[in-house]
Amino acid sequence: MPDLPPSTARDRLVTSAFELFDAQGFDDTTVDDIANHAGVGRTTFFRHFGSKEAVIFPEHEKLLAGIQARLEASDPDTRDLAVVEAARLVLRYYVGEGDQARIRYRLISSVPALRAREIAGIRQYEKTFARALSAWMADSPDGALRAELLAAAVVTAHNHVLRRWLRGETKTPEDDFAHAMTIVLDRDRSPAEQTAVVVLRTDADTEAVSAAVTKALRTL
Amino acid sequence: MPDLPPSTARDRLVTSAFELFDAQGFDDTTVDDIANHAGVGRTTFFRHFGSKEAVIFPEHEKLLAGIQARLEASDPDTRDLAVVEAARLVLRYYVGEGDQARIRYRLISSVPALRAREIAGIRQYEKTFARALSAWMADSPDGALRAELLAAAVVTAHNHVLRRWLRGETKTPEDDFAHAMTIVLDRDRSPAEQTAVVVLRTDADTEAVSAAVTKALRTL
DNA sequence: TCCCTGTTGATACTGAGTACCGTACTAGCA
DNA sequence: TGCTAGTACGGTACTCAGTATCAACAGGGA
Repeated sequence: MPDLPPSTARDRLVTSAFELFDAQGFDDTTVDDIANHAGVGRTTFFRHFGSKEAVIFPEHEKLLAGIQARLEASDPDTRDLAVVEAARLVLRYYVGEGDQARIRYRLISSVPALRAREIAGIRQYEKTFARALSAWMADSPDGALRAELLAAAVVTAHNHVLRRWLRGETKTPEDDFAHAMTIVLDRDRSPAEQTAVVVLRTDADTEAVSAAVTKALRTL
Repeated sequence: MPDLPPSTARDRLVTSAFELFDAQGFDDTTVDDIANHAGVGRTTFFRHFGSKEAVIFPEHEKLLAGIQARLEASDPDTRDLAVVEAARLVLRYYVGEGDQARIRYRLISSVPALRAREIAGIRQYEKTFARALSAWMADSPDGALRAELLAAAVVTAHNHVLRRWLRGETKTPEDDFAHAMTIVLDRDRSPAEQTAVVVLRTDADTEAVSAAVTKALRTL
């Protein structure tokens, strides 16, 4: 009575869950329904997914591991690039999902239990970022706080862009993401790292100006 | 068999829940246990708290309303002060709680269901901040994103300070909070809003300098 | 053939959360 | 005093998520 089996029991459970949740709602679908529709036992469902909510985020663990791996492959010097690419990993996954991501978004928007589950998952992303950043920024003043702030900003910006795309408010999520990340990284740069150039007119040649600049900076 | 009744059934349920959770753990305490210990029926528990987890955050709704009220009493010009004071409301409440806050922290640290509940609550705070900020910043470029970033930063910094206090790592949470907020607000100021002063020597008097500055700024 | 290991299904149980109903107390009014 | 409405409470019965346990079955060596 279910559809043509897409090979594994786990996959059938996921597609069955999305179908039934979408058709008759989350609360009116029991785990038994999902298991029957997938042609497996109830026990099998709970062996693959710890809870009824978890089946909606079947790749969560893999995404988390992907972020972790990307961050671990980096170091303090390239941390900006690392966090941006790690976050982009997640964005690309969901955008690549297409309709499935939109159905999930609809479900999350209307079912508090699923919203809670999503928030918990997002928080795991954030903690993963914060852990890596904190290790890299531990020695700077207020390093732990600044690491958490940057992690929160990256995750917030990512979600902002993703949700705009899910709502159909943009067709260019990757460009929006890049733009959002420049804002996030700009905010992270302290004023001391920002360079302002004041232009005065002078008759001196370039080398003389350059020498004067070097001397002025050295006296700081 | 319970203790001396602290007046209302709701209060008795809260203190009973904290006592039992602390003594025998969250999972090994049933709602029946709590209700019996408080001397009321199980139905009464669920009438006061929607779930077994919610009893740990009995003032959550009030705090949320407090934040909302503080923000609504403000306007775009005083938004920095408003968000800082709204966040400080929450900090003061938990610090004022004392031991109860520490027990809650221990429970949350060891019980995933409670952690999930806490995160969901924090997210509600964040959304409340973001809504107000977004309304105030709607017209500026990327206003919605910047509002969410500021909201996330305020909440993250608040939690950072609160958790340090809960872990006994600081005795001056209010001072730490003030310091953290200066960092958050600094990050929120765009480079264009930051003013650098370059000092050159000149023989001109103050008024002539002032006039020259004004003229220079106008040509931008 | 025996054994090992991994996947599955069936069964039974606990306990959270909901729905419904009856009851006790209080406030207000005639 | 009696009547009524509103509110807080307790009890019962039910659904269903989640857990624990055991048995069946497959393939794969040795």
